[in-house]
Amino acid sequence: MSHPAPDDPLFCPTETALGIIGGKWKGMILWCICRKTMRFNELHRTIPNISQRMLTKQLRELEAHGIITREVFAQIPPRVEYRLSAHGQSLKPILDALENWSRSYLNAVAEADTATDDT
Amino acid sequence: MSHPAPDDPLFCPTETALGIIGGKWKGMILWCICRKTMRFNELHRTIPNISQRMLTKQLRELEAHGIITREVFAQIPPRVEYRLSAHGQSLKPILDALENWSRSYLNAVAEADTATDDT
DNA sequence: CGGCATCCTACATGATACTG
DNA sequence: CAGTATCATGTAGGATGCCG
Repeated sequence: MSHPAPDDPLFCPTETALGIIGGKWKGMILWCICRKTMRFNELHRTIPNISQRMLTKQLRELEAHGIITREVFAQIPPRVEYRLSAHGQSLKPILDALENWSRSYLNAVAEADTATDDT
Repeated sequence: MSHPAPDDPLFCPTETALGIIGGKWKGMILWCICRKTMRFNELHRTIPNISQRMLTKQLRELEAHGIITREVFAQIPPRVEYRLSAHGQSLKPILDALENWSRSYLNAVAEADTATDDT
């Protein structure tokens, strides 16, 4: 296996989590999926600027980390649904916290901008 | 200004936070700084594989986002101290949550590895 | 000590075309 | 519909050298 060693004095657990949820599109994908089960094209439409390639890649990474599950329905046309796994559910509080923090951060920045806006 | 528009229907606040703390070394840097004020070389020594260039760059980004403060002492030899800003302090609960989540995640993975270890 | 400027490479990402 | 394969490219990041 190739997981970090928790007994390493320099081991930083924060890195582990950020490595899993910190990909370029992961925040957006999780933000979608943690609200409702979604199909591939549904995600593709909801996240306009993502390429099929990147969407696939990031979904596979999240799946490999056990954060989301991928359910394939053997039918024509094909249907694949993505949802948060049990372990992924444990991320929800963190995702919510990130969202709340961002909002207050953006508010603070907006106020700072207004304060220095000397037009 | 160039901040995201919170009124955009596709605006995802999670991205904002991850964009700020999600850099390659940011987790590690914040993990260090949120514990104690640190000097540049102290960080450089604590995070062995980071280059000076990257450390500087990431510190400047965190500073630009108002997460950390940079205090320069005009003396020979120079002395520069980095610490969490007031706004950065509000990140601590999130950093702690990320850390706790990582630990339980790694535990779960370790157990899964043991369970499938058929040697 | 705490940087910055330059150069260079590797990987992440994007665009496009094709498929079961 | 939900991908894969291939090619092109931008940028993040590393190595090195110089400076106040």
